[in-house]
Amino acid sequence: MPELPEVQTIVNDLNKKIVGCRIVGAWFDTPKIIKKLKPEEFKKHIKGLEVSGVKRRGKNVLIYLSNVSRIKSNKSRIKILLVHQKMTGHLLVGKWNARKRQVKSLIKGPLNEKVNNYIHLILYLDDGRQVALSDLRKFAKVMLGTKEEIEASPDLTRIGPEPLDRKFSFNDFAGLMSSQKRKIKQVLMDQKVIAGIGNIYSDEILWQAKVHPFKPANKLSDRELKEVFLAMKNVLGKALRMRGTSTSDFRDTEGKPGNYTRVRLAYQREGEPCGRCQTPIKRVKIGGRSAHYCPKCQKL
DNA sequence: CGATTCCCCTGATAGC
DNA sequence: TGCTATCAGGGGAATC
Repeated sequence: MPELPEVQTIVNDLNKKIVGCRIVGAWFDTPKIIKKLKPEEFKKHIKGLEVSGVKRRGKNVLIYLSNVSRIKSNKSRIKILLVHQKMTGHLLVGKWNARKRQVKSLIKGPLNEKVNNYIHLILYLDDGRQVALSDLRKFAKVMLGTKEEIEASPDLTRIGPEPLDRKFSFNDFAGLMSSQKRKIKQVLMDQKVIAGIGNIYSDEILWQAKVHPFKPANKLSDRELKEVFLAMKNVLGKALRMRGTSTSDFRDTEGKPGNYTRVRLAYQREGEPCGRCQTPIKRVKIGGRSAHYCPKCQKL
């Protein structure tokens, strides 16, 4: 499931690969993925737009598009295509043959993995390449609108600060935690509190900080808060440098998995020895999600 | 306000 | 072998 490091990896790749490209058409087979606009309108509106840059906010990919046509308009010339990959979404850059609607068996070479066999949306670029959204569970969503519309949408306005933003200080973090009675694991995963952290990195951060996932956020000691804050910066930074985690089926725009998978110390390591004390990692349910932690190192 | 449950979707896995 | 039940999980909605 793509979280901050995975989404940022996608964004970095897209910035290297598709900036300056013009979208000449679109294809889709799952209309429900397209929000706000009717799918046919989406097709019409996105055609002819040129990619000017790609950014990330929380777990959202923001593809900035500009209208390069000479037709003048009072409306904003800058549009944004917001993509949320949810759990199994992938943004891939390559070439497929969707006209034959045989997208489930056309991927060859380095993309020859089943994870790429569920393409539901394709943006055709003017150089022959395509940006494809594959998504096994069809939970992903894309939303096209003007820069103003998208920036004002709840997807971007109702989420908390960026954990890797240097302006996001320890005092900011401690302030947010002090007003939260919920379990620290749930608070870290709550996009409205902090943006971009999900199940993988909340487990990794709390393991690193030696804090029990069930501890109420406002009950953390000052020392624990500092540990969590530091771990948050360190874990996310390292995972980003390693191009993300692929315990599930995350893939970059080439279809390649991330490298953090092999250095993770808590997430989906149930029964395996803790990296500090060798105690088997435990797995427990919390709010419908699973938490992994060391019962010896991470005390309540 | 917070906690819980359901829903969306489909491959993997366990049980029979 | 093959069928069926269960589960995972981001996020939003509904309910308690």
